[in-house]
Amino acid sequence: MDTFEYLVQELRDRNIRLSHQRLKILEYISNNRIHPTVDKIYSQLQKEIPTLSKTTVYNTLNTLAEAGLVKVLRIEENEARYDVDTKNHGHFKCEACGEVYDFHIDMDSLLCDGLEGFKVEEKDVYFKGLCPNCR
Amino acid sequence: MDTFEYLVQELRDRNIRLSHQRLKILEYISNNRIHPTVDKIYSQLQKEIPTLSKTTVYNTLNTLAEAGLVKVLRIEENEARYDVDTKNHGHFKCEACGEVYDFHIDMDSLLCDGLEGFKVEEKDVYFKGLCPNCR
DNA sequence: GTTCCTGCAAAAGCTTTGCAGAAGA
DNA sequence: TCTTCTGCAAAGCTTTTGCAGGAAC
Repeated sequence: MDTFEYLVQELRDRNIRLSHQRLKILEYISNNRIHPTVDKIYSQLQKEIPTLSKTTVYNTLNTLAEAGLVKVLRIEENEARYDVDTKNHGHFKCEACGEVYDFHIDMDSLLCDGLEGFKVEEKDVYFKGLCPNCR
Repeated sequence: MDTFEYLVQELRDRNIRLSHQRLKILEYISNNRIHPTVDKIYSQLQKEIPTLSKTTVYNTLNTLAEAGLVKVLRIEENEARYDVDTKNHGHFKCEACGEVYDFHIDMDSLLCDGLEGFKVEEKDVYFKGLCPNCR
């Protein structure tokens, strides 16, 4: 089962309605794993759905994030990016071209000190620098 | 030499003028290591400097960040926080009380895969969950 | 037939910009 | 004196909210 079908099933299970807009947004983020911004998703899908509004994109992504089906990335200073891959992994942002890359990370290997008594529920790792193309 | 004096010397070295407002902001963030927001810094210092404007707080923090003397934290969804400690360490945000805690971290222990050919210049680690008081 | 969703317009909140007067060196 | 900084007002951006019409079930 691919990601899109999995997400659709998850929506069904949670009684979240499968509107045309939601399905298209789900399809887009499943097939375009480029950590798109709201604006990117909106401008791409508007070609197919001319009546689409940015509000709906925001609403949908908030719904998906609350349901735990997408993860919100805050690697940009100003705008959010969205990731369908909710497994733990790192994000690298190239400061030259602005591209955001995934990389594998072993969270358990990370040695921390000073979190005794804390309940850690989420771990985000953001690296910045230059990607191979921009070096 | 304490942090405040060190920062003042750094400004002198870089020919950044030591205005009354800048010195007070430096003093505040040196003595209050609570990762304050612009609003926090502004409202606290306004008691001492009634004419202070938020624009100046923004200008100053941007200047300090460009000079590498403070680090901008983006652990909040909506607003930036500022940290005088520019050494590598992790930040934990309690999702109940909103407090941001520092913790020690050994970046070299972190096992990554897929960053061959990348030049990593900055590493940010953000954890979220519940702090001991809120559990 | 209900309930929930969409999309427009407006508002909210953080941050930046333009600029005249003030302060630092 | 010359340059830079301050602070007000206004603008710029992303994101949220209110609400009437429309779609999902």
